Amino acid sequence: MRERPTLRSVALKANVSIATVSKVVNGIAAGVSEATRKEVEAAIEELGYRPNRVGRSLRSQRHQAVGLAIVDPSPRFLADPFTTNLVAGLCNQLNTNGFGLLLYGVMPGKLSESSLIRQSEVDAICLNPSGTRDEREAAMELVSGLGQPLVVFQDRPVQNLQDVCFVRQDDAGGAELLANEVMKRPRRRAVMVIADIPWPAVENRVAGFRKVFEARGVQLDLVTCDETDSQAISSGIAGYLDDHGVPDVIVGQNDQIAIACIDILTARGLEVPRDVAVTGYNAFPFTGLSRPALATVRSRAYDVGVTAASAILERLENGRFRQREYVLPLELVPGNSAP
Amino acid sequence: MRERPTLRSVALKANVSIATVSKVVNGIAAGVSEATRKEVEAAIEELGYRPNRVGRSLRSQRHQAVGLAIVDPSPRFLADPFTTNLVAGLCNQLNTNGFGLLLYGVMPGKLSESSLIRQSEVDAICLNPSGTRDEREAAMELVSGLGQPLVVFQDRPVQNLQDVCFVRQDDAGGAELLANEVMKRPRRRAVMVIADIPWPAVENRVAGFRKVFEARGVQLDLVTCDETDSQAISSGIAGYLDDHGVPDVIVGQNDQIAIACIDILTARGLEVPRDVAVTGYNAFPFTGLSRPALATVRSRAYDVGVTAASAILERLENGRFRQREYVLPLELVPGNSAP
DNA sequence: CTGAAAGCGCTAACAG
DNA sequence: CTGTTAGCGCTTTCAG
Repeated sequence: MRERPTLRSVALKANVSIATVSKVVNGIAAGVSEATRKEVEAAIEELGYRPNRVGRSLRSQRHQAVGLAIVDPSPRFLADPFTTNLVAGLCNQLNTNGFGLLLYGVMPGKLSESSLIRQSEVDAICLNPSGTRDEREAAMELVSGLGQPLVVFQDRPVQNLQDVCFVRQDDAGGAELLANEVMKRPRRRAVMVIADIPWPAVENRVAGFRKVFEARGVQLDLVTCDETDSQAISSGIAGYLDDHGVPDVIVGQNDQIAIACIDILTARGLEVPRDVAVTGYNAFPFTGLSRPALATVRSRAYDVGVTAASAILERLENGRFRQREYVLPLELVPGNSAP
Repeated sequence: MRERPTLRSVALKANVSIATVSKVVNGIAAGVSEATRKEVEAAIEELGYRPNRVGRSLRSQRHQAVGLAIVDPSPRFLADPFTTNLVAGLCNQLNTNGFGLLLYGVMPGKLSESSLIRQSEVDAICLNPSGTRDEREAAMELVSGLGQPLVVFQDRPVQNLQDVCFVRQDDAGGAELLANEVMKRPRRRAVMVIADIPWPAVENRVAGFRKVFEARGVQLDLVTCDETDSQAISSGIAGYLDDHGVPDVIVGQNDQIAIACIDILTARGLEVPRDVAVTGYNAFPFTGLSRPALATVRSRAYDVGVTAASAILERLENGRFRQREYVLPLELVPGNSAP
């Protein structure tokens, strides 16, 4: 294996100084004659020179990379399709603009030990927080204290932080859309089935449902369950049905949970939506699987990622975030599961 | 915002040389008295010093980071649950050992333009290739030519490459398990529904099915379709049914496709598995949704990621990969959709 | 138009 | 036990 060529080896080969090579590499037109440029380019080609990003970073203090910390109690932190699509959007938009994405999955409370935090080698950090609002704010403050631009996903803005941008889809608005859909028929009692981990987006959905249901005099109960497998969801909802009887509406925190709910209702001889209306949340391109088709909202996770990347790129360019907050509107996906 | 402290500022504060601080930071016991160590640690604490990874990298030529290139024609390259779980396993195992994961989604043929390739800042590269075998081999050679340790996912080994490790689940073996399950009843004709993008893992599955079916005198047809949405899958399989009639068995390239197949069969008044047996592939923790429950194999995607990370860590430690190939065995998930 | 040189933050060899 | 120093590869200023 030959040594990797450096500016110096190229300079040697082309009989010029490394400063000249640097100019050519960086496409700096001023101060290089066409003739030398050609020669240098030939040497670069011949040696197969590729610039060393580390040397460049050390000098320029820019790393062409963005860090993403996903705070999640599950080691399979990427299992959730929302996260998955967000990462894809972020990564694509970054890659397209010559930036890399440094991915970290971190357990709640372990953020300060993560090497993303302990050693900086990125131009900006993205944070996908989970936990209670207090825990999330603590995480935001920790990362913000690093003095790097920060993008926070899915959470509501915090006042006292500098150089931070909040990007999320309009989860409360999406919930209102679904609630209004459901309310096309008269209802008395609704149940929302949520995971036992507090997620900011879910808080917003609860708020959206509550707003509409309360205004229409509909009682809203919350049922919490472990969402890691459909078994746990089933027993969670089954417990509620046994204790409180059958409600008019079941809204799932997401599509997976809603499908599990439809399953157990069907198993008990109930018909959706005749006996119970069911709605999901966060439809993704590949989710036309349930019967009856789920009434849900189309997730903007991918766009959230793209928006964040664009905001970061722009921030790096101009020294500040243009907007402090981006809220992407959601769209109803009508289905046969409601109303 | 205060300047970020460096070795120098800590040294100044503690009235020692930067060499001494460096030793303390790196936990080098030899040559530092307990007293100075304490003083230095106090200075580090007070200044909030964190080592700069870039300076360290430049000097030590190690980056504590691994690159992952996912070659996929879809911009939503992370949509596939296999990829998702693989990334999670890889990322967790790497993070746990102080390594970062630099993620790149790249379009087929664009690999050489990717900045992961063009600028090295990682200690090893992982490649998740797609396309024809030729295209995949070209990609492997390209990356291998960088002179960095390389891990290739899901593909069969290539002979002439140095410092490469191949990690995959036993897709052919998994297909044989399913085929044998299906063959518990007599069959004449089977159809495999596959995506129009060639994936190495799918080639292996086809080979596994073919082996068993051929040995038992069962004809195996292939139907190709766009797998990006269930609509396209439905029309693909519908076309086959119209042209060739109903086969005894339909095997899907993955669970999503199999579920779409069950849908369309049911819609046509056919009963699974009475009229047609259906099998899937790559069950993930959250895939108990179809009725009848799908006969499939449990994917080892997460373990593939973990295995790769461990292999890389070991390679970086010892200078060479211990094994050239890791093939993780698959396990049947029996279901009611077959036999 | 071209080159010499300083220095980004760090490690490690070597000198004291 | 501690400090001095020479770079790692690069960008950029300043002189020629």
